[in-house]
Amino acid sequence: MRKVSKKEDSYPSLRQIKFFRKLLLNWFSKNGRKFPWRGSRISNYNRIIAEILLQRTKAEIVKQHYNEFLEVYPDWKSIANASNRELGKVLRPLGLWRKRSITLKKLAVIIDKSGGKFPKDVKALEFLPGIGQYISNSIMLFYFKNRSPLLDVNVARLLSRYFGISCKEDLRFDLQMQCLAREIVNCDETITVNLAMIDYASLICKNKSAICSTCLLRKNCSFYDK
DNA sequence: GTCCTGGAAC
DNA sequence: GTTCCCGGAC
Repeated sequence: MRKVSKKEDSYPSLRQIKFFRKLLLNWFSKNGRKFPWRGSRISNYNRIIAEILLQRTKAEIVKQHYNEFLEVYPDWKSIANASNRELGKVLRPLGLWRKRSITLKKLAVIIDKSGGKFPKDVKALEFLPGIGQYISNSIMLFYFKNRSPLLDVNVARLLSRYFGISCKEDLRFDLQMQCLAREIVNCDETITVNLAMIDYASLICKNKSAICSTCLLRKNCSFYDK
């Protein structure tokens, strides 16, 4: 394995992107992870709660406490009526519970007043408490059915390694990486491609101990030492 | 010690 | 732009 060189940055062609997408979709159909917040029948409330719980938190950990959270807080109103202390109690095992209980309650009050509706453009979404670039894209993807990318640190690592493109420390300012992610998910299976990248980065293209030996993508991967 | 489907205060 | 939040897994 070698480090990604900044000098070799070159934007991938559409053909390369299609190939990458196809292999990932094929892999995902057999190896994708199952989580209670995935699937087309999940309510928007349940889905957005999952996104908030997943901030900087391992999906496997969220899975252990997700249903309990939904039992205690089944809708926006129940969160809006809860005290920060009560919320923190349920959020504690997930970490980041002080901030999350404060911002989640602020958000719940706003969304409850709006009748459960979210604003339909990215900038307005990012203005909401606890909603930044990632979750606003997630809402645009799942709630409004846009072709939006879910670009987290793991997906960025996968793209950076495979396409040999360096990425910035803070993805919020990395327009090149955002643009690439957006192009990759710009197809008829936007949601599945997004989930496939997240799972592949988590299970195969790990930060440390990447499993290059069994990686389907290694033939064309700039990170793989042939 | 580092890392995780980020966001906001500083 | 940088730092902190947070617990649990590794």
